[in-house]
Amino acid sequence: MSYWLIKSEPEVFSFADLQAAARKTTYWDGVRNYQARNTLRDAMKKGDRCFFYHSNAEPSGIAGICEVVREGYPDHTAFDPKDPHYDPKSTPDAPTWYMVDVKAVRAFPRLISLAELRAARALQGMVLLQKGSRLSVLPVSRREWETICALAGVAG
DNA sequence: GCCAACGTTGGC
DNA sequence: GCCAACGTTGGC
Repeated sequence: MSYWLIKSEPEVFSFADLQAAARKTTYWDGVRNYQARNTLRDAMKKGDRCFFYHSNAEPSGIAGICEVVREGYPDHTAFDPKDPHYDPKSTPDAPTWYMVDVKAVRAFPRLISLAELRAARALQGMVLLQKGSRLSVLPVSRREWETICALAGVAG
């Protein structure tokens, strides 16, 4: 099993929104970055676990855990001219952008803030914390996963 | 709201 | 293929 971190602005879609969704599941649409696309299309597998990160929030941080329940498939919002993430270069025959489905597993008892992540010695190498890192879908090592679950007081 | 950092676009 | 201009992300 692999571990990931996915970002969302909570004012747009929060972890609570995922928990409230039908079957606690949603499709993770709107990623328009090639590196993140490759992760969604090729690397994320059913059963993989993801931290759900609130970006542009007060405070930003990890709100909970979700699980990949459907592997990469074309992001249909790219085909819709009325969608804010519309991309005319992507077509159903030759899709540019991909998404996965994720399901909420559990909320953290408290949000683990970005400041708390930065303060943890074991997390210095996290992709999330590297200067200039803006990826919205990024890998988390097993050690980082377990460190953060311990901070949150939940089982890994 | 500011702005640093980054990715993409397009002229040449 | 270079690189300036532009748009976006996201912390602060």
